Amino acid sequence: MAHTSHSMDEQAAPARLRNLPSRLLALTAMYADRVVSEGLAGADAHKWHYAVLVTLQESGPVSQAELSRRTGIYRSDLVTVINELADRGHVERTPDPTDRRRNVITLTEQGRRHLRRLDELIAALQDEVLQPLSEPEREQLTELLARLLLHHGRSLST
Amino acid sequence: MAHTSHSMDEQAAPARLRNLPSRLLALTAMYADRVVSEGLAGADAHKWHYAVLVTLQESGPVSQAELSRRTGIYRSDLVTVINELADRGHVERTPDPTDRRRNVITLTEQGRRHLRRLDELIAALQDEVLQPLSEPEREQLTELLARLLLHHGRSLST
DNA sequence: TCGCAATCATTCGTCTGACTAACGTTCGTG
DNA sequence: CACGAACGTTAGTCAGACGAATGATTGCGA
Repeated sequence: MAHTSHSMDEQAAPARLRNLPSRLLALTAMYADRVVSEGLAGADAHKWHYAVLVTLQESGPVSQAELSRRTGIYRSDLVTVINELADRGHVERTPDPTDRRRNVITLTEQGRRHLRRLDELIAALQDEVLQPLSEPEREQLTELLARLLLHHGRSLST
Repeated sequence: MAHTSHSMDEQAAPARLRNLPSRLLALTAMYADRVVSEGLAGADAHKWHYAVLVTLQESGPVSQAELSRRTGIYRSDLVTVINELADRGHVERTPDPTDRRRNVITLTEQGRRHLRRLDELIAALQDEVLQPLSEPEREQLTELLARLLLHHGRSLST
């Protein structure tokens, strides 16, 4: 039987390619993203939704521009995300009385409940992705990745 | 002055997001990809080009379908890549006499020279991406990523 | 040996995600 | 009070991953 899906036989890739860090990053990221996206789709959610809900829970009500900065979602794309979350009743978009340019985005009670479910789901999905690694290895991996990102941020603000 | 480019202030992201492995993977992969792509662009090259050239060097002349399997590039996209490489004289596309469905792709001498330059470039770019990590940390990272990928491959062939 | 399924190269098209440009509105500040 | 900056929104570009269909060819089973 032929395999139903994507992804080459990794064994077939030449060693020079197989150990190339940038390539490994790209492939694992793609894999992880698929797992997470498919998992979230089952709960009628999207990673962007999760990012916004989490940020709202930790920061309290904020403007869309602020959400954009904190989540990394472009403010143009954020419009759609907020629309979807508002349609589902997870979030409320109200004009800011103190600054009529802004909208204040507020997490609703229902959104809070939804987030609780997503938290569990996300945890399970991360677990699925990291399954072959031990706990210390997982921490090591996230720490290394975080260091790379930190360096990245520094390199463009100087 | 406002910062010229992309990428949010990582510091602003909530901790729950900042430490999410799938998110770290996505962001670092995006970063690494940008570094590599921009670096290769300066040499009139593309990561796909590199993948194909390396594979040809290690496997000798093969068909496009075989190249597709080994590099992970889709057969349909590979057509363009081979066209570009052939235009630059790095590769030759000849019909396979033993199987008239196939093309045999051969690395030319010029392609070999080009690849030598790309090898150095790629090494430098990997170095730039991994700069904040020590040598053992780099090995650790690639090993962990490779393990994740391996597990991924297994999970869909069973 | 005939016929059917599989394989190959290729073309075209879809879908998603990152990203930019521009606009009207509102605010802060010189 | 004028001008530049920030805000939300719309529309669009561009690249990459991926699928479908086609015509040519091959191998294999009946």
